[in-house]
Amino acid sequence: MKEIFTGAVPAAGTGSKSSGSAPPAPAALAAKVRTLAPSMTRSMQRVAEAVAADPAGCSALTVTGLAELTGTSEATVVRTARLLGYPGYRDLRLALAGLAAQQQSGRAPAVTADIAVDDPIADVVTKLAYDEQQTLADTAAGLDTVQLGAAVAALAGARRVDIYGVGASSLVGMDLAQKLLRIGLIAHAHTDPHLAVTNAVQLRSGDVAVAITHSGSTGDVIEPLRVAFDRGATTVAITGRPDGPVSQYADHVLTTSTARESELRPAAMSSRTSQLLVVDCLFIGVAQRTYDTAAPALAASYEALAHRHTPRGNHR
Amino acid sequence: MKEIFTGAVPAAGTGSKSSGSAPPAPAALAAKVRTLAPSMTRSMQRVAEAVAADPAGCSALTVTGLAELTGTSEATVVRTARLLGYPGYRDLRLALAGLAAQQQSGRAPAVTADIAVDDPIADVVTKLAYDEQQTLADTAAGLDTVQLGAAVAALAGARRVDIYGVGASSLVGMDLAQKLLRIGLIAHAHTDPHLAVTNAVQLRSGDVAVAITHSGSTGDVIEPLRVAFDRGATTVAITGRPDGPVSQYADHVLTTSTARESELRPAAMSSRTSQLLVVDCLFIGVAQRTYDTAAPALAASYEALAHRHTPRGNHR
DNA sequence: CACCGGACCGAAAATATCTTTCAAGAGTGA
DNA sequence: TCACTCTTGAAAGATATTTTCGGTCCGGTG
Repeated sequence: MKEIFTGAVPAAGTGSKSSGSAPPAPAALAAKVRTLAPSMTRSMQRVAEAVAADPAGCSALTVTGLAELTGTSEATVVRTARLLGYPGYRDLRLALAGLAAQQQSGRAPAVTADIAVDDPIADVVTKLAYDEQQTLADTAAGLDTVQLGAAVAALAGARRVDIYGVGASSLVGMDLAQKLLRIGLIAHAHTDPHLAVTNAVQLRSGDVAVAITHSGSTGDVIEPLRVAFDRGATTVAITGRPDGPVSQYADHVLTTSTARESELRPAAMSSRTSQLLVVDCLFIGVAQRTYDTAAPALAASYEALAHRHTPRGNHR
Repeated sequence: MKEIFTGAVPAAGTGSKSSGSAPPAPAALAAKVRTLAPSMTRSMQRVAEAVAADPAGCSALTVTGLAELTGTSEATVVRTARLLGYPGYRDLRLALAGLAAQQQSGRAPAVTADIAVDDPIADVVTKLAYDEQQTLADTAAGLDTVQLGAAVAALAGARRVDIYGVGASSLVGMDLAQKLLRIGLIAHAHTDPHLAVTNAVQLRSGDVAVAITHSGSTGDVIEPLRVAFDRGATTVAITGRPDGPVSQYADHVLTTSTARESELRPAAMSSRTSQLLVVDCLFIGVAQRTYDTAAPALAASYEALAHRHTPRGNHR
């Protein structure tokens, strides 16, 4: 931690660098809480919830105070702080103070009402759009750019890319495959678990396997990834549960945000939004790295598609 | 009864700020330093100066660290903190962190630049997330809720739903089909233009056909929609070009936003985001209308999926 | 010129706070 | 039901902060 502050640093992005492992989070704390909440124990969730609900209030409390407030122990508070990416409670508290100050000076972000059965359609649109925006922000804030960079590097140099995803995630997998194909990579999205395993056996070093699972514990997706991993391929996991079983066989883990779900808004919806953002980032990253071949390929595919539009008898 | 004015007084007690002369400073710390500087001793001035010059850096230091940095002692640092109006160094440090966060957030909200080939990966994430958020906002703002409501009503009462989409839009179509199936509707997404037309012939009044095309002029999608339209089915178009040919055969047109595209960010990316939001709105709308059957169906599908996950991992 | 008094300062003790360890308890799967 | 792992809080152990206390440096004074 010998960060030198030269005073006039020209705004590095939105300030948030890769969180997750190395540096503590700046202000994307609420996002981190939401993302990590599922992998927390009950007591830790209570602490995280209190912290997310009232950063200002909590920043005024000592470890003991917060422990009492949440009805837990100091140890649990410290554990939670660690999980959130800080070295200890002291640093969490500091971040909390920062967050509180930001909120104070900033605006009121609260529109967090759930969608109800009797909401008029206009409200549904508003809330849904807001939720998805929130999901995007959370995902971007929680994405580990180091892992992302590594995954991009692997993909860019891959001889062949296999993608596994079932259920809602299968669409995301297909999206990724489509995109990669467009810039000249050899990519294939598998939705059939058996065929996926069958194909995974063919992989070897220099190939890349990508598993997409929100829960992080979808057996049908883990199995082919494990095979690919064993075969020496570089493996990537896109999951909302970085602590889940899938990570066991993943060289690089990309975390998607886990938004709260409600009865009418299944988790699948926000997980898809989150996953797609990650996929887009991968795509752009690879396109950057292989620009010389990607750019012409993109242009060519655009050109080819033009013929499919409007020339038919249909007027206009 | 105008004599007594008991009500308005904000009961004493709770609001006590203690702190002899000044409550803790919010953000006007630099000013406070300058004001109080003359009344400080040399050592204290050094501390105050360091604090004012680099709040962020100092907030990362312990009392000992700051003492060393300024070439003074812990006691002096504490004394300075007191003079600045805080109970002790701990609180000064907290305020410092808040100040730093404020300064940080104050700068560079603009992310309007396009993604460039040499952008670092962290910037890509930020820009992409921002762009997609923008797309969502645009879509939500531009969506005609009347049309949406009509489309929802049609879907909710449909005997059968056929969905047409090719290319990137095919994934959106599949997403919609998946969702509708989950709540008990009979929906099918067609990606093969020939089969789509073949099936469209079967449609009749009471059925719904949905065409998804960003350009609004994709022949392969328009053709089946036209057939469905002629057969008397209710037709819905999800398109970025409401003035395009596809609208001719659509009873209800849902407009997606047309974001600017750049070389590295094909239009397909934002159109997909936009389309998915519309699809989600449709889904929620239908789920609301058919709540009695949709809710149990959603719960049941969730239940059924739980078995596909490996039992490992911690419980919630 | 030596002495005195007061303000200023820092080393170290005293205290508060944070962190780690460890064993008991709760929940789970066989 | 039993064995097992994961979770949890109490208390010991480490750090950080605050207080105490004595030394030093002036400026004034006899």
